[in-house]
Amino acid sequence: MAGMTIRVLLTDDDALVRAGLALILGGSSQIEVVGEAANGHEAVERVRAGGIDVVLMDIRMPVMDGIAATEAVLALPEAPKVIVLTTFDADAYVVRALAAGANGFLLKDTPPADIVDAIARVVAGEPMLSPAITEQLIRQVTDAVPDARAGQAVERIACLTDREREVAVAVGRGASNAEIAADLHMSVATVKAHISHLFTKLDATNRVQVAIAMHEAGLL
Amino acid sequence: MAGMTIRVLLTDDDALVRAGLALILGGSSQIEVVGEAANGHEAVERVRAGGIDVVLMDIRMPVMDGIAATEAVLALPEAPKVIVLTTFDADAYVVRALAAGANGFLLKDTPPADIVDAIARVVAGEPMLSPAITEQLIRQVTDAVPDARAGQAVERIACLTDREREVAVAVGRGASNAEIAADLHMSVATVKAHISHLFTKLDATNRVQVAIAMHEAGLL
DNA sequence: GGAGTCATGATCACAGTTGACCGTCTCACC
DNA sequence: GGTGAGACGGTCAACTGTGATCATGACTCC
Repeated sequence: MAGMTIRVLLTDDDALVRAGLALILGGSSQIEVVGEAANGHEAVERVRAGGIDVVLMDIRMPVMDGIAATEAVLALPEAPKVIVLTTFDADAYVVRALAAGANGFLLKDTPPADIVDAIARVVAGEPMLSPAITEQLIRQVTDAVPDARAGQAVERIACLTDREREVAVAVGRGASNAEIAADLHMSVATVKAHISHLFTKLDATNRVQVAIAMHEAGLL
Repeated sequence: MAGMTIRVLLTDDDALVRAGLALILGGSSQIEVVGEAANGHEAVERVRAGGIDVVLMDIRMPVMDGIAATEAVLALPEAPKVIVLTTFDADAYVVRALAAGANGFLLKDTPPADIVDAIARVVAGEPMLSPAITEQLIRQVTDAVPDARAGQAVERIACLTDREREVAVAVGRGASNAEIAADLHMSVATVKAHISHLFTKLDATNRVQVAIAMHEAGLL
């Protein structure tokens, strides 16, 4: 995949918007617009045909809206990445789009260079949100109540060594010692030693309590 | 403000980290490191003295941690922007830092170029998060509303017998078989049998996974 | 009397304990 | 500036005890 061109599908009911995007993306040598769709249904069909890496998806469209189309597209085999690109930054849209699995959410006033950058980052597996969207998410998260317990759990986890923390995360996932050893390329004996240290540091008597501590701290 | 150099204060209890950051930021012509602080208290004093546009803030520090320092710094007149820069991406830290008003939250493994970019964007009034942090926020927001995983977990837990559920809850608390036997007035052998049933019913291979399922279902 | 729940002991696998070794870093101290 | 003690992180093997599986029996309730 490295160095290959990124094949993009434009989905928007407005032909002018599609043309504008095609123009913007045409300026990048790594990106190639290989298709256009005027609604969600067309987009799903085009993705099913294969050869799409990223879908730029409008939300408000006739026939099938962008949220439903995002879900449908991501359910396909060899699902591409989806970036929702819209003028509407309503809270409900953002949450629903992200819940549908969208890898990015950009507003249409995003500078051309940033759109190109976003496509590259999303292909690399990073999420990409417009600053205004990020602000929204932050507001939503911070409005929720702060958790005192979580704070304490984090305090204790902060004093773990790197290796111990890696093991702790694996324990929190429910992995066995053998699985952890394989994942982290160490012997089962070493895993056990780390876990013993975790018990004293996290004030636990068995691995379940370690797992609970990790969950409370949100390291998962 | 446009075109002027951005005056940065580095705050970290580790002198090596400060030196590394100074080196990274020294490569940018728009950025000038005008001060360093080894803890939150020093940082607040330095900001109070004036002439700081952006504070890079570690979280874990002696005397005054980064969260408290962020709040204090932002409460000052002519408050600078604050970017929290840490190795710990625990949910609780992120939420608390953002609730304290941090304008950015970066992990220390962020590429140098991105750190420089983040500083510029934050000065421009945009929030800036590491991709991993953005993912966390997205997860938190999308989990909060409908949570499909929890739904599935509840489905499976619904088909447990009363006794099995009692045992499962105890396992979720991190209790040993002996403790469960004592609590529920049954023999250790019986506890083990119930737990074996839990494994098949909850599709788990060990007790930690049972504990996770109970947590996801919210039975704790 | 068959379906379902609860209970049990014997057997085997795995989790957890202990003590040890090696490399790295720090800090005197000469 | 070399060197040696001490602390720490990471690794490991062998021992012990708890956890997990299996086969089985007693009880209740249509």
